[in-house]
Amino acid sequence: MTLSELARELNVSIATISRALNRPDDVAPSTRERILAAVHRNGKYQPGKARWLRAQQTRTIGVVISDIRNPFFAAFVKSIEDIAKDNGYTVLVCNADEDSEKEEAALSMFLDRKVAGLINCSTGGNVALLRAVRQSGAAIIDFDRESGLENTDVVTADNVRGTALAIQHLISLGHRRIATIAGPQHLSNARTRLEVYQRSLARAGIEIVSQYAQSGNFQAESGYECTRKLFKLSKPPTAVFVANLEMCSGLITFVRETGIRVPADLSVVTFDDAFWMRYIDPPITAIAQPVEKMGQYTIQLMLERLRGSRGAQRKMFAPKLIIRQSTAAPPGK
Amino acid sequence: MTLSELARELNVSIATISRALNRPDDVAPSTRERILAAVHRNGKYQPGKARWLRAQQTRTIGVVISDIRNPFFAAFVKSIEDIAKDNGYTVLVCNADEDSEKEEAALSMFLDRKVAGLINCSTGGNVALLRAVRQSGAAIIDFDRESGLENTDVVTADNVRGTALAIQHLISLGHRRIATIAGPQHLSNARTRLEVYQRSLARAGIEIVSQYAQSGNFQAESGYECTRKLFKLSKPPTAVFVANLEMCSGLITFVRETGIRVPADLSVVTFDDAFWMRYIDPPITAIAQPVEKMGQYTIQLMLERLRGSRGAQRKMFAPKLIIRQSTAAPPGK
DNA sequence: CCGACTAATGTAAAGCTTTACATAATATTT
DNA sequence: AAATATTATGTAAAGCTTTACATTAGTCGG
Repeated sequence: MTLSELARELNVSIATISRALNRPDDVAPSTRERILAAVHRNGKYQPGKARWLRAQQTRTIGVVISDIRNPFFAAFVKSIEDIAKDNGYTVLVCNADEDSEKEEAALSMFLDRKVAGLINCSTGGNVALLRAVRQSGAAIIDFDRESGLENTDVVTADNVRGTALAIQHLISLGHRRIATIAGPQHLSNARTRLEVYQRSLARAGIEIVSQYAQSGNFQAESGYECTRKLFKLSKPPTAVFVANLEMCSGLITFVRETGIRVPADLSVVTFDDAFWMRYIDPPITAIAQPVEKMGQYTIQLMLERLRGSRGAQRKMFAPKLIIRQSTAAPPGK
Repeated sequence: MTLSELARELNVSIATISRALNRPDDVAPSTRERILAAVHRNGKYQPGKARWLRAQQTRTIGVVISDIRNPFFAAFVKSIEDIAKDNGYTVLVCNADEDSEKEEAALSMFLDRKVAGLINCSTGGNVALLRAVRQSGAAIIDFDRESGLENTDVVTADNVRGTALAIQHLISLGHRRIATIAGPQHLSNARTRLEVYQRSLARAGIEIVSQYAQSGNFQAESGYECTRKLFKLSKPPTAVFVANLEMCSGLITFVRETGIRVPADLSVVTFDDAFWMRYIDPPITAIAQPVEKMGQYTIQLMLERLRGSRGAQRKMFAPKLIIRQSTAAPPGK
């Protein structure tokens, strides 16, 4: 039912109805009641598509996440939502699946549909499109990775510190043959994690073996594959640093299938913590990011930007090393 | 940049540009190239909000899921997406968090933004709104739960069979004090699971103890709470059937904290399987739903509906009982 | 009781695309 | 070569709301 039909029925102008719905104070209480009552009665009037044509604000925040199956992003979305809702915003999620093409589709969609704000876990490309989104008036925040868009807020974990903690932990246990299952190198966070892995080894005077650095795509299957490759080497590593949760799942599947003992044969430390890591056998040593805090911070920042505050800032959250039983001294020590 | 600006620049009519973008065959190859080139050059023209005003198709499928942190829904979305993308559709996700109010916001949003199709994991209310969405021309499919909307396709697991399998498994192990951590009773699937639990016990001649049926809200915390309540009883159960994954996580946290031994003190079987259930200690006996298949079926059905096929159907997928080590004979047997 | 102000409502423009229909140009048929 | 069909483009309407501005009615101070 359109405004004009409703208007005819109630004998008021379209404008009055629109006002009664959008700026209730601008219309006399009596008419307002009459209109609102009718709106409810008639199977609820729903503002149609033309709304966004004129409306300045859309009260919608788009979120592009990179992997909906990764609990890290799920928790992130969840923590954003409650605060957004309390402030009258709806959160719309698109899953890019670490795929730049899908990200492009998601961004176009958000641009089309004119979101007020965009929180983006970038795959790395699509800068031009992001620029267009910004041009359309949306506030943009990079989360977890940097998109490369100039002059943007970015909220991430402190990847340098997190990775350093993990590697140092392995070194201090006596490991020297330390591998990594790295993420795709077009992602800023994956790059940092790999660089710091290399730097930490170098600093400790450990020779860097190129085959010890396998690159996956942040999804489970690739974690499985990379682990397999590591154990095909003539001198397999005694410890491995996995760059994210999903790839760690893949690693777990592999070691369980093949009977590799953790930590007796292989020590494992991974970026990202999950509920179940504490409970599996053995419990996994992990670098935990404070997801909830990060989510809350991000949405608060977004709300500020939507209120008009300016200036780009870069915020990093300190991750924590949670030592569990998947890491121990290497065999023969 | 709007079409009219572009039109002036290229010396063609707005209509021609619109056609070049939307129905490339309707425009001469030479002009088409010229237009497309310009469109690219100029920081890429992005169709604006007015597009949806006239366009018949939006090529967008909205999905309202009930809990983004539940891997079941995450996997569902994932399996939908690939096929949707191959068919030129974008998937937009809203998280209702088992909260009818949030669901309402999500549905209004999708109505506003005019999605072509809606896949809904209903919280139970909002039928009027769903009707409005349908009226707007969208195809609607209920997934996992029934919304109550008349004449709708619904895709679910066979909850009757799944629950019966679980309870029979416990009974056949010799359990008689069987509890359940049920879901919120306004959800159709939670209702079915509870009913079948009761019916199965009755059929086996087991007395139904009302305190053995605790209702949670399908989220982790409530699983924790319900377990706590069960163990406060003077005669705690020897087995429990948990109605979904997240509540099972809560249960696990509780039994680990308190040192309750599974399955020695308590046998556990849960609806929904997850990657990690196989690997935790002890591995959890679970009712696995064929999520991927369900997702693929749902999106295929949606695509058919969008192509114009009519008639509502109800499809159920058979779940499987995966017996692991969390279930055993009760103590003293 | 008049003028000035306020409050409530109406009028109409703006917003930007898609597409039915009209027109012009070109190709094809007889 | 004329008549007809086809192709390419243009014109303009339709789509439905929001909101600036105009209008009307009502209030209040002097």
